[in-house]
Amino acid sequence: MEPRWLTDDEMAAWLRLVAVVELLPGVLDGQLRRDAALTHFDYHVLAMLSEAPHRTLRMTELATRTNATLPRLSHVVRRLEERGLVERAPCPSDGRATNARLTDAGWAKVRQTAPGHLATVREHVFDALTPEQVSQLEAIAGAVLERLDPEGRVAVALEAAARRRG
Amino acid sequence: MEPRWLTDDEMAAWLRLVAVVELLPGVLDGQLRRDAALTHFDYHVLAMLSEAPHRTLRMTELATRTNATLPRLSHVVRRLEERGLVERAPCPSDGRATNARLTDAGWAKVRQTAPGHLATVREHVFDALTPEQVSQLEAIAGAVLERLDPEGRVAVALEAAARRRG
DNA sequence: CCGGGTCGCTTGTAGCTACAAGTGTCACCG
DNA sequence: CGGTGACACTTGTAGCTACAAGCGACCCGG
Repeated sequence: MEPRWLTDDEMAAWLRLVAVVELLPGVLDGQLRRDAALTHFDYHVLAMLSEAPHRTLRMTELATRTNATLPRLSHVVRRLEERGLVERAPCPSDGRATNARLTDAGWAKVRQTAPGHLATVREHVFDALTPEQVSQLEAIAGAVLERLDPEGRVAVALEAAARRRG
Repeated sequence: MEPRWLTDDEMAAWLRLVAVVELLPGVLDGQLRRDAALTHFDYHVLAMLSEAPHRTLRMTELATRTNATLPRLSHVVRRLEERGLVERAPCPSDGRATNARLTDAGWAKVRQTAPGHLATVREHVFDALTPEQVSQLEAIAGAVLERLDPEGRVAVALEAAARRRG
């Protein structure tokens, strides 16, 4: 069976997108590992907790906000807990659930780390784009995201977060 | 030091971009692993070889075309060689270099695998975008790529590939 | 109140990647 | 020529992720 091939425009866009998807995590990881001994995913976990009420979230909710599977999150949170950046406690209202909470040390870590991370994001992404391209990117990434995440778990979490910001 | 924070538009775009970067590799890997027992990176390696003259490339060139480090490529090519999909031979003109060549079995594998992979790419990316968004994506990804890859190795390789297609 | 089914999470293992170090080759310079 | 440095890989190891299995806790029908 012969597939419907990609047009030249699509192929050009695809090769560049693949390159970005391949290289961007390495750049983010590299800066954070050098400056804070954190993975980008570690940082994402700490950042989501830092924005939550009481700096606390259930594992499942934290997993959707970080686009992670539950096993992966469980391992990462265990390592962060061993470093004293996060605490885990059984949820009082549901014996199955676990609440993850950012400790004071974790909060300090986020505050220390954020400037350098933001600078990296600006340098490698937003400084390269016009304001118009930023809104195009939001639309494009949003559209793709709906296909990648059919149940819309991530999308829903993003909407909720946006509403909280007002 | 207080950083220049992201605007709401930038934050919205950033969260969606991060989600795509996090989820897209998993979707691509999943389909290819199920249907062909290949990583997306494996497939990328085979695909680049399949488009090269004599289906042969030097390891270094192959590494830049797949956005990989040389150690990573070396491990992957060794595994592909063990499966009979690729051959390695010392380069006659440069004793240091190694040429990787796609075997007939590897060529067959690519031809078998391409349709399903293309369908996945269409389904999760291009079917979600308008033609206008495709060209916007090319521009955006290209601009970001220049920042991620300062020496322009990838960019140069892409240009060369485009010229070969005419 | 009890049995099956789901949910929420953790644990164990296999596989891939990053980083650091090592090997052999080339190119240049005196 | 001999030496120095750069180049093109390869190999070994530590660390992270995916997948599969397992364990309580909850819920609901009978």
